[in-house]
Amino acid sequence: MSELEEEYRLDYFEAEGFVRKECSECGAHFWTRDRDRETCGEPPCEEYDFIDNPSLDAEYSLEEMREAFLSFFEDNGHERIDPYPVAANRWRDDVLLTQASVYDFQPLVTSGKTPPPANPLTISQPCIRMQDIDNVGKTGRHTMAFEMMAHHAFNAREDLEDPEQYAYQGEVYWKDETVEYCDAFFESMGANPEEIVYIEDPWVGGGNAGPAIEVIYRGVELATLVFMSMEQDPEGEYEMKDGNRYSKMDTYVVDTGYGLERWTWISQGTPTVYEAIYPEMISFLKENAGIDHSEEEAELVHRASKLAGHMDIDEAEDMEAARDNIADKLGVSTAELEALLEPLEDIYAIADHCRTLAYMLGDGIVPSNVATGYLARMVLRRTKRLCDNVGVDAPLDELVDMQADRLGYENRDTIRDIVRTEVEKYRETLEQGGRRVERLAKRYAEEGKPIPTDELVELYDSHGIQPDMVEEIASEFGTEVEVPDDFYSLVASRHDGGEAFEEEAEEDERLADLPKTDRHYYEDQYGTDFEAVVLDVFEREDDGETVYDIVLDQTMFYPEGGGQPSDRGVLTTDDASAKVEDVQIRDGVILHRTDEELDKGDIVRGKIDGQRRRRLMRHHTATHIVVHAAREVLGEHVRQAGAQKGVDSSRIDVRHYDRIDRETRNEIELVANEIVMENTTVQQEWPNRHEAEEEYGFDLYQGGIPAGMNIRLIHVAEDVQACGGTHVRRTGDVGTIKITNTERIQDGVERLTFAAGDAAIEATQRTEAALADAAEILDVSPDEVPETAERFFEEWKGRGKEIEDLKEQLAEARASGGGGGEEVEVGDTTAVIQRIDADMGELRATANALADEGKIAVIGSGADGAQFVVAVPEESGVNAGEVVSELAAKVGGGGGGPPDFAQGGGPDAGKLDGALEDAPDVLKQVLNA
RNA sequence: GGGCCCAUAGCUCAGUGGUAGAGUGCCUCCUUUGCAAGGAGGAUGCCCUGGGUUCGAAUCCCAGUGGGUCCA
Repeated sequence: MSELEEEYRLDYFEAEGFVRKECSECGAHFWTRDRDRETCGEPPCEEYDFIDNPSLDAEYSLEEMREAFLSFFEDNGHERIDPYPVAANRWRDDVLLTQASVYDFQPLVTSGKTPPPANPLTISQPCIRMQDIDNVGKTGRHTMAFEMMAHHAFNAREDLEDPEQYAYQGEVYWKDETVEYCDAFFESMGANPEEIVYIEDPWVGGGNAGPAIEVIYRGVELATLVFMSMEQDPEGEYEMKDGNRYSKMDTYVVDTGYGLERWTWISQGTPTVYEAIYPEMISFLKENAGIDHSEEEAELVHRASKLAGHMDIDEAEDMEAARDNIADKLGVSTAELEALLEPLEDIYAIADHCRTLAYMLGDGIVPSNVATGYLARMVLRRTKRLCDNVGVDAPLDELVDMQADRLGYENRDTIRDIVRTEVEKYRETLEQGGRRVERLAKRYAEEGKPIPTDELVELYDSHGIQPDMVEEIASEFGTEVEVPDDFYSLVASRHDGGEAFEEEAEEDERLADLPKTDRHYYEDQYGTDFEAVVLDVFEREDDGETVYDIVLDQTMFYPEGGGQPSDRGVLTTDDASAKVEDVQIRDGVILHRTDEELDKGDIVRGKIDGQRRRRLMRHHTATHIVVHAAREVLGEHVRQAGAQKGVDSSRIDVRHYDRIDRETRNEIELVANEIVMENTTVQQEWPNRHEAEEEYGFDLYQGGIPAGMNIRLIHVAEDVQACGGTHVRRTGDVGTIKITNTERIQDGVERLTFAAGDAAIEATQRTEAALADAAEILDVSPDEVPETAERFFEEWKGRGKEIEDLKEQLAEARASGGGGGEEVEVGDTTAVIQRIDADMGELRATANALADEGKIAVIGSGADGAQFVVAVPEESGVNAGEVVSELAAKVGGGGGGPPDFAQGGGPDAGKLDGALEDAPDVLKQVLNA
């Protein structure tokens, strides 16, 4: 079926006496030494054959297995590489988490733009796959966190015209050697070569493809050997299983994956993988949750796990169906079996999730509402729910710490702190949500209606309350809840919206032919003057203005990049002068946007605005200092989440799990200024990227990952960052740093706004001026402003109350006869019609006082337009609301209110008296109506 | 990065354009007293900030601030 069939005819298979067969069950093609083998060996075609049957030469722990693998490949010419972070978004922007070892080398290494850290290499890479989250604990073999052990080789075709265009050359090894290594590793671990099955299974993913082989042993897939060698190409000669066409690439990569957990598992033959990989944690959790099985029960559980392992269970839903089947075979009821198994499943999941959290938090992910932080939060909350559900009462931070300890993380205190903070947040959310649900449940219980679906969706989407929690609480109130099957798709449909996509800026063909501009702003970061030749000029429209993009052979102008704005300045020739208003870099070509045209071939003198540049440099160096200070004060997990430098102030966003209060801000400011005062030199260097990563780790890349063999490093005090910006010579040149504000951009991301150098002084002067102005108004010294302001505010509130009281008294006095309003009889009741030019409050008080005396009150005011208040005593037969609408209409407005008290008005104050004169008639008319 | 929700008494929250409320806590008194409690009265509010709409905004609209939450 596959056009790749030829790709699998390996000399190695031939030499070793393998035969190619077709599986009698699924039709897949596979290679084996066993001529009698009928099936491919993988479930469902065959069952697990290693449970209760340890299948290697010894039982290995997770750590021992990892070491066995790495040292085997080390002994076979591979260099051992330290694992990368699980937060893959630290070096690539297309994924959030590391899901395979090859993620470490995409896209820069696999495409040949950057050399690999070693070639060939071996690694055991921690990975997290959230897709499997529902299966964890239930199927006996799924985990969210795992380590992918691998060996990789990066090859480039040897018949290329220009081999130097790629960062590695020639072939290291390819398919035969890969399979040979795999075979040899199996053998070195004591596996029986006769039982190894290599299934042909072409691989496609992320725009690449290639032949691949699944390696099956005793019913379980233990390795995948991928030969990444093709890329998507509509003209390509191979059509792959995703329906797209692919063609061969110049580079080709050996991408293998050996599941550390599975290897450990088969070496022990335990019923589930969890018992093999973290036995101590499982037994701790069992004890903590008070799970104590009798011998009989334990036996039952063991047999059930074994049966489950034999089945083809890929989804948790299949598990539900399989359970009846298993219960049947064991001769117990499904309910009995579930009562035994479900707590165990929770415990397995807790152990796995804690390991996931240890990886995530250990690698510096901070829980938040965005990106990896959100994933961490989800996992944590889920884990907490599982703990509560199964009755594990050990604090979650302790559980995560058990895994962090095993995995050898050094920032364990921070991890625990983050977990505690996050658990507390979750507790608050639950508490608040619980109250909200109670209110809803009570209301719907009174109406005798079930809680409708849209309320459920709202509760989940806006308040994070799971439907099952709603059900639980509602049942206490006897309220029904119906959770539709498609609940989560209903939630998803609320998030439908127009997909915004950015328009690609048009690329000018001519740009591609131009040489990369020689950049001189690094060799002399203080330089402002230079000479250059105009290579090309692009005329274009920008906001209705004609502007020119001038390309020079060399420049001192810094193009916008790395959060640093571009330089400004002028380019002059003997007879022209052009102002540079913006500078951009595209594919190494620097474009100077000017307001005047220059001619191709002109020799120009460039001069950049030195003052502006120096301010930017101070701010840029200051940015490094502030990030470093923040890390020192807040903890090692602090990372830059974005930055923007400016002339007057700059800002950096850092990841942190808590708010930064004023005290902490001051501390950061102090540490930052200490670095300034130490006045150490700021150094730049261009080391080999892998040597730099080796020495400083991925924390180098605070602002993104540059491509290329060598990267530019900036050392500021103890801080080292990959950075393309311009910097001052010594930290003292920054002058001073003033943090002017901290705010929370998103949950888990704090923004620090600061000013450096003269801008810092200006910022301080501005706040001082504000304080001085306030002090002057209050006529006190600046020191006394807070105290005085508080006193004034209290006094102001007190007076407000006093005025209210007085108005009340005045109103009563007026009502008891002192007011002098016009009195008319309306039916059986006396009406008082009066004009008081006062505010609404006073009018109301007076009207109420009159009504309390049994009189109808019609009070008008011309203080702010024309306003009326009408109050009537009970049983007067007059509707106050109607009276007000009538009167208000006469002054061009409207009004209304309840029958016994109404207010209204209009803009036409001149007609107020006229309206009041008509009031007796209006009253009579309303009474008669 | 996007969506949604929330902000009112110390706390938990009602409040549907027209006189700012309840429960709880607080204060005073009474009753009872071993404690718990019970009764009566009272004080509590820049209704987050700033604009707009309106005769009139806690309420509607816009912006900001602070918090929550879901999704990629």
